[in-house]
Amino acid sequence: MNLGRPLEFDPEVALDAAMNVFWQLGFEASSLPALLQAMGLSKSSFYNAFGSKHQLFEACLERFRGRQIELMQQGLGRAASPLAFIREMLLANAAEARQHGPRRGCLIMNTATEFAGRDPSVGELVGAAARDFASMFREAVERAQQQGEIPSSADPEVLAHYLVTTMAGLRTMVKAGLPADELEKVVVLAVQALR
Amino acid sequence: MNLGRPLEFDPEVALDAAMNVFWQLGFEASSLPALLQAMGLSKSSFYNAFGSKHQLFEACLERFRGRQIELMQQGLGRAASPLAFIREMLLANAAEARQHGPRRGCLIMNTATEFAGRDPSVGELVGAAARDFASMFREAVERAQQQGEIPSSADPEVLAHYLVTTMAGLRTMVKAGLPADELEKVVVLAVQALR
DNA sequence: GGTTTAATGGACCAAATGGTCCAAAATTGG
DNA sequence: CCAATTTTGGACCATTTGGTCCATTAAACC
Repeated sequence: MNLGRPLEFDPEVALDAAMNVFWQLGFEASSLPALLQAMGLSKSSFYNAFGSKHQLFEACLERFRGRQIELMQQGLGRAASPLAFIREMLLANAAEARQHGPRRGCLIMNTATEFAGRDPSVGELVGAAARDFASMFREAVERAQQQGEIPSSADPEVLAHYLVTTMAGLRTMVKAGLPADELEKVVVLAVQALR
Repeated sequence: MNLGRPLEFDPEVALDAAMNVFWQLGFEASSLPALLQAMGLSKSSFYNAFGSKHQLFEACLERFRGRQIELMQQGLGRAASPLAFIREMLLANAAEARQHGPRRGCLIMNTATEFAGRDPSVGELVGAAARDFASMFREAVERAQQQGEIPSSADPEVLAHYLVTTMAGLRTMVKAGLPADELEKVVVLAVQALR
């Protein structure tokens, strides 16, 4: 087994590079040459390994989703409390407004607005990712309720959807140019709304 | 004066048609042929009247902003109360999830996520529009405070930003496929947060 | 070292991109 | 009817798009 010439590049690394391009530019604006350069691949190596731009994009979407969920799980584990995790999560989204470089937002949310509606399979991936985000928040909300940080009268599902929505809104407003200070006040308000 | 052959098309109507295309597809995905067909113009007539795809886009952005602000003003005038206006506004955003056709979202927010960061002049337009939306909400909040619907202890500016952010989030989640029922519960929660 | 296997670079492709240009047509004012 | 003015359709253009294909090269096993 395992005959023939081995891969000269690390698919994981290449996928990461492609993900960053899509993340910053979106699908349409990411040209094949730009992707190839970022990935350090020739055209044929690329098509050989990834099939097409569209397949690559879906792979990146999946990768992003997985990584993001992992990040949230770690965050929830490490945070001082469930509610603190929620606050930190939202603040992290707002924090992008503080950095000077390009505002990338969230690949999933960017994709939702760019063309989830036009492409069924992408729409499916985006919807699934959004549901995943929501269930992470739901988990956090339920733990917060157990610890008395959030009244147990509230429906965790609704609060989770509220948090995902707020997250999406924050990312959009970062791109729209709302200053970080203002966004952070919005976060404070949004967290207060949970009680 | 007023010599020569007159325009055969109504620029306002053509602009409206173009706006709808951009609204649904975004800038990159709106091809020139698609725009021309929607506008009912030939290539040369188009370039003669609108300069370029980019200029057309900016004109559409401005048009959308103006129309949206007008809509909000009317809504605020007609609503039973300032707070009712706010609720209706958010519900209207969530309502798009109920219709079956294409989810267009908000042209301004779509543009913010698509390429406000890459194009300075577009970024400026988007930022200005976002600020306009916020000041409409701010107006509503202040009136609501005068009528005792919202405690006057709150900062109207912060509440306004909160509302714009929520609006943006709702539009994104509509595109991400969150069901209308869930979105409406989110709206209820968001409105409660004002008090 | 030979054989197998597969990656590589680059030539090649058709289609579509946004944009320019011009001769012809059309409508106005005199 | 004539002249002035401006729109119109369509030919044309270079560039870029995503994608295919193949001869060459290179690694790994026996």
